[in-house]
Amino acid sequence: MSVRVRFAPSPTGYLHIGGARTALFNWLFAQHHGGQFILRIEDTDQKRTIPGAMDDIMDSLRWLGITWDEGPDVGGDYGPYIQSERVELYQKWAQWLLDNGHAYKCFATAEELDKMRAYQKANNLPLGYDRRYRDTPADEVARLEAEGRPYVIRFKMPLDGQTVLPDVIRGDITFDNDQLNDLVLLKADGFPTYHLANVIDDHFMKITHIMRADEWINTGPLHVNIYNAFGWDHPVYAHLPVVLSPSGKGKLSKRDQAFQEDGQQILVQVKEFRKAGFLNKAVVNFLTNVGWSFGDDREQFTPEESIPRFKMADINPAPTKLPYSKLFWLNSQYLNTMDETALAQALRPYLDDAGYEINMDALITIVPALKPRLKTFPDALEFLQFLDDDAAEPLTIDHLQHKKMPLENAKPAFEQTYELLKTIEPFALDTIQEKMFALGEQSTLNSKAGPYLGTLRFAITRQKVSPPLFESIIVLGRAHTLNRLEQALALFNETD
RNA sequence: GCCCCAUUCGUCUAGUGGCCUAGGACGUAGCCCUCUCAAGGCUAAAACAGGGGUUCGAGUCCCCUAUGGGGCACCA
Repeated sequence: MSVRVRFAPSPTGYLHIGGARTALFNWLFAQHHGGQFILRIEDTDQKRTIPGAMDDIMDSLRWLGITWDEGPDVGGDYGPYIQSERVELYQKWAQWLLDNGHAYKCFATAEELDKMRAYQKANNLPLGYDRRYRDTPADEVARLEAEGRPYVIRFKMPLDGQTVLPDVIRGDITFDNDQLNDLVLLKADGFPTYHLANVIDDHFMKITHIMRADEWINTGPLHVNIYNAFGWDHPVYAHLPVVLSPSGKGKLSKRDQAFQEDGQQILVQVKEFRKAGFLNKAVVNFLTNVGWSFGDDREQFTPEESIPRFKMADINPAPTKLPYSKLFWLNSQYLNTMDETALAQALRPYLDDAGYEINMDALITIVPALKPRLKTFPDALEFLQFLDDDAAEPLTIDHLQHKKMPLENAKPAFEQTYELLKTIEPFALDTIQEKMFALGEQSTLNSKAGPYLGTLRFAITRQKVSPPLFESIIVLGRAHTLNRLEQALALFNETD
């Protein structure tokens, strides 16, 4: 039998990084076995569904390269793949459970249940539905129904014994049935809860393995019992460790929008990672390393490389914080493998937004210098700040000399450099570099170009931190470079 | 309160009873390189939560405690 897995998000928010990890692991597992990966939308909570969430989920998955074989947009043999379009099916099977004594109608109102819970809390009693309608006689049920009282359908959990939830990652998990309660299967509005819809869909969609977040462990016994009631085999379960918030306590929530101690922003939604300038393959690599490891002490790899190695049982069961600093590192590694043109094109939109006008040739010239300095695309902006005259740091005579290039050497060096850059043809990286190095070696006491290049770099870029001198000159252009040099020459003259 | 899950350097992890003097990576620090900042190279500090067992031998198995997390919804 071929492996079939699913990712089943509810469209109550945009795709979350934790959800993406779950999707990714399912996808890797499916690829490993040459099976199918199904996308199913669980929109049974009408109130919480957000317009646009489903599109965002699909866009984000596609961006990550997680493709599905069956789903709402591509169809498949077991559709529809949106639960709100399958309501009749759930109702039919809820009725079957009712008819076969595995479920019952509960007429308790929301207020009534709130009161019950408040009482339980106040008296330190076990929390949860007290089964007040489980044994209501049939004629009484009929009477309440005839009155038009709204009701839900609840599952009749076994009252004693144990239920075992086998989990590939953690081994068998055993629950005492007297700890479990009768959860709702079908809500008063006729929509199913997760528990019912999930079991029915997984069964009819022939899902073989379920990999889901570990917050589902506690409802696992319910699901096992529902499968038993139907007389169906349940899929193989694997509960993935939760993703914790890096700063505070608790799990990383969709709303987490803070900064962690070191000042790095906590990105949560996939689209935020995208917008912040991360490469999809870096994000995928990063996520694959959280809760699973490649082995052989390797951190960097592609899905093609991890798929043959990906085994469900190797997943680490411990909860985890996302190591964001590794994402920055990985991103810079991947950035470094991009060719000049591709990187220049990727940078373009960020530069346009910031109002930097740089022609493509100049940009391609400086890209190799930028490359090792970037962790993400937007980092380029701070290295190109030298283009902006308003950002120029104040220039003093001290900036123009060096102990290996005192004033009497510096002044002629600057003057010659000015003449050189004014007349050099072509105004290109290699020619400028060659001439300036030669000039630099003649101008210093130690015959090394270093001191000369350093002082010029500051005089021309007017930034303590900038890209290397020659690339900066090219991007700045001849006129602008000469203009900056004139300011330096003026300082020399004032000092005379 | 009850139930369930987890616990190796700051963080992500390797480790499935002897190969562990606990390995790698990020981050941090230092050095080298160097026109600044990076990148790159080298080096360093840094962990088996605690206590009991089992065993010739325990990071690895069992129990207890502690801590963290999850659940106890007509949310998923």
